[in-house]
Amino acid sequence: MAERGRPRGFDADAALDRAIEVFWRHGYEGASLADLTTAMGINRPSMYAAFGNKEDLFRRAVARYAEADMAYAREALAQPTARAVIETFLRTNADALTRPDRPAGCLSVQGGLAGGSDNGHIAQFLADSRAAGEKALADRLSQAATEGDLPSDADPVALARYVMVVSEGNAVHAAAGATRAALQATVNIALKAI
Amino acid sequence: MAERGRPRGFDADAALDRAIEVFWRHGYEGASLADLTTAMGINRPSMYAAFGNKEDLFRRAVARYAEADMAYAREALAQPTARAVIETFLRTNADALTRPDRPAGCLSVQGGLAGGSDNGHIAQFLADSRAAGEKALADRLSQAATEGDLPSDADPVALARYVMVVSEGNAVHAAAGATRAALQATVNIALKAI
DNA sequence: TTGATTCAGTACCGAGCGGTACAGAACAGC
DNA sequence: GCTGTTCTGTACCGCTCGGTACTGAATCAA
Repeated sequence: MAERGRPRGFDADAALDRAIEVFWRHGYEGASLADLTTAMGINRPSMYAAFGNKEDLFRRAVARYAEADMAYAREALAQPTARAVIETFLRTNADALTRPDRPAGCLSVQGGLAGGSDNGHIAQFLADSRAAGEKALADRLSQAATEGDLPSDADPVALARYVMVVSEGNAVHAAAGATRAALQATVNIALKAI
Repeated sequence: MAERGRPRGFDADAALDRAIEVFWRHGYEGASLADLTTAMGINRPSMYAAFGNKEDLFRRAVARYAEADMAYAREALAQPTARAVIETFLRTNADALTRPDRPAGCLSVQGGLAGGSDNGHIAQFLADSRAAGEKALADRLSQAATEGDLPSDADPVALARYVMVVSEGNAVHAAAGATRAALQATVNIALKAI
């Protein structure tokens, strides 16, 4: 497959990484195309040719974010015991929420919570994305339950929801400027409920 | 003080209540003046004469929200024991987040988390508002500690932060459509850490 | 070299944004 | 009556929004 025509003058993945940061910092509606294209180092028509439109760009950004910036979550799920899964997830999550080389908080939360009139499906999309993570955790904890790795009275679905609630609450705190130590101290307390 | 001039044709407090719901559902930047004034039943100049501008209206809305819709928090602080304070707060909070006659979630979280370029001070204002609530809870728990009502190794500041993290995480879940029962089940688990 | 194809860049579109000028309507005191 | 004052309503302001037409430039195959 030979490439024809003028070659693209920018790296699409690198541009997407810049877009992630803008969406992360400003949210979906708070990120204007001027913000985005300036950060991406390209102009508007190039962005439209490469990604479709603003919403498509956002979905691509969230997908790449989930794959790259949330790799720690998949590693946590691979831990041998339910306790290790939860603790690893919450600890690495707290670190990810306060990475000094990244915006504070979580794109999936900051991207957009409210949404009623027009872009309600953006909030829905992010909620579905978070729910998928919660379900993966619930499935992992269900497996632990069948393996006898969890107290018999434990509810894997409720437990997964609790872990995600702590994670999302920490994301809200991180977005407000909480320190890594503060988030880890919260994790210390949260783990006592497991 | 006699009133001169044409009397106002609407109830400012009632209009503010309508504005609260719009901000609650759409967030600060997602709520347009057209949305707001339509819901308030007034036109633009009336709103500007009564409240100043959009940001002033939002601050007034948040203040009224804190006073009316979050009265349960002050009642929780008045409980006799630290345990009762925390449990009452989390339970009434979970109910408030899922009131059928109100938007799901919490205005203070939904109003705006991200904010970088222009309206960053809106996110900051809301973060300060939440921090004030967290400090009030920490003060109450400090008092409990001096009264011997809390384990000697407990950190009131960290504990207050944990409670607020659970509350805010539940707010994120509520905004995504979680049921009241789900939130209360999360509270059940969260309380085991106390 | 030529023609086809694809990207880059400028300049622009209609629509909606927050905010306001201005004219008229409704009240008070005189 | 009239006058001063305050509210209502229409119509408008400049600006930014997301999105696009169009001209050139850069690369391919032939």
